[in-house]
Amino acid sequence: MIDLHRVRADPEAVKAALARRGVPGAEVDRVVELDRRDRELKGARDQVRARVKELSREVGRARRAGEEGGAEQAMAESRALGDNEKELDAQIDALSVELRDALLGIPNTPSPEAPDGSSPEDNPVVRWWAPPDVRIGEDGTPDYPVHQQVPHWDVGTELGILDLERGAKLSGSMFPLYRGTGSALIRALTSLALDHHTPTFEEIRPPTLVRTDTMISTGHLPKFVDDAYHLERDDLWAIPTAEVPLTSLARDEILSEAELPVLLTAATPCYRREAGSAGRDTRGLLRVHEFDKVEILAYCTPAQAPDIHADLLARAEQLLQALELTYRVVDLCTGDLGQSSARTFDLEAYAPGVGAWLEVSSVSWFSDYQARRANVRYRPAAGGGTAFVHTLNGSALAWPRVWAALVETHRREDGTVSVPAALRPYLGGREVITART
RNA sequence: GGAGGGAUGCGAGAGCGGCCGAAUCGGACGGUCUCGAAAACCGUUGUGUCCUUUGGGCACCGUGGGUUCAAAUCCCACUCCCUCCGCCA
Repeated sequence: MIDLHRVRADPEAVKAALARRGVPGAEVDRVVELDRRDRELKGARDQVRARVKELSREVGRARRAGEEGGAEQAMAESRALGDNEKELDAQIDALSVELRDALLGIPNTPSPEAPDGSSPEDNPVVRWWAPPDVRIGEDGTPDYPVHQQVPHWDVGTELGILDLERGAKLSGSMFPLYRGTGSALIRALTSLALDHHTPTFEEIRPPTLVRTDTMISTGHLPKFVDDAYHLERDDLWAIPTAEVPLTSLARDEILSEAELPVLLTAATPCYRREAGSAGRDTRGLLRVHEFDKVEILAYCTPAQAPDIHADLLARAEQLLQALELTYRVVDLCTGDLGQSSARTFDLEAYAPGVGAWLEVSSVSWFSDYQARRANVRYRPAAGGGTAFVHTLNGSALAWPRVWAALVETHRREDGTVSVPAALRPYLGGREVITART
């Protein structure tokens, strides 16, 4: 949620910042106007309440003094004010809802460094990385030999480590079932990532079914209702990302500056209905309803945020490098930025089998936008009242697409898949994945 | 699933419907004393919001409603926590 004081103080600056992401200035004007009326009404209501309280105290005083007449008079006057107050309250309630909705509809202002643009095509690639033996061509496409240009659904089926048909039988399409070493691979990737992040980041195993409140405080509801799985009987939601429980961890709390930054990591399953993206890039593991992901997240001061953003990005990159995957870093332009984000870098791993760059991580800085909504504050050491923390998070990493890129990239001419050295300790020393393993 | 108890400030914990944004103790911070420390003593110590801001108003005692001139206090509903029984990975 955007800072109302900031909108009030300098609406033109907010409009200019939001114009970069295509938000019409009229929405800001509407908030300014609603806020003006809201304050006006509340001022009037507070004056009435002050008078009622004054009269009530007078009733008590008069009673104690035995002045029944005075008490009766004060009570009568106060009663008369009651209707007035109720009327004002009703107006304020309606207006507050309108104001809050208008405010929630306004996205975060982009960081000045975020590149301008209106669609994903405008996202600049800030860098490429490839293992030493991989060449990236003139057009930005990595050059892989033919035996690596086999899609992971074929590699997986040949080796018996991926069984999409059985997954679909159990739960429908886009619910993958891994088997044998394919299954162990997910577990190995999770262990590799958690070992990389801990103990710098505290490992959390949060609940993956959460209350409506929790989903609302991170902004996943009501906007993305259709994308979330809901268990009606218990009114619980399956988390679409560990960002939801981790961001809510400090909800309504006031942290001391000394304990910042708070660095957290969690490996959880994630559930997404993917309504609206049906049929698009859904082959194999490209888009699935249930997947495992390791998330890294931070609460910090505004001053700490830039370094932490860089660190989160570096951590995701280090994992891709350890897995010897070719990837590129994309700086999301203002038009492609998520609603809450001020700056986001996407990491895209190259999958030679499907011949595409797959988004495997998204590392975002939310400034105080999320913290305001979730009400996570800190007490600055310098004093002067509480302030909202900055939140940042990133996937490091989401496994299905990594799994896909991995088995395609490391496929050998004989159809088996070699295991990157970094992963071997987590697979019992195994160096190669062969059929029936 | 059944029965009972509870929710108040940083913590513990009091609070006949009015003088309660809240006693008391503890913690933390500042000061006095001291060579220094401890002890003792004194003081400060919630959040948010609005205004015509050396000041003033309003809201918040788990959440939401209600009663009343007036609610932490009374009534209703809900949530969470604890204890016991049942069931159970």
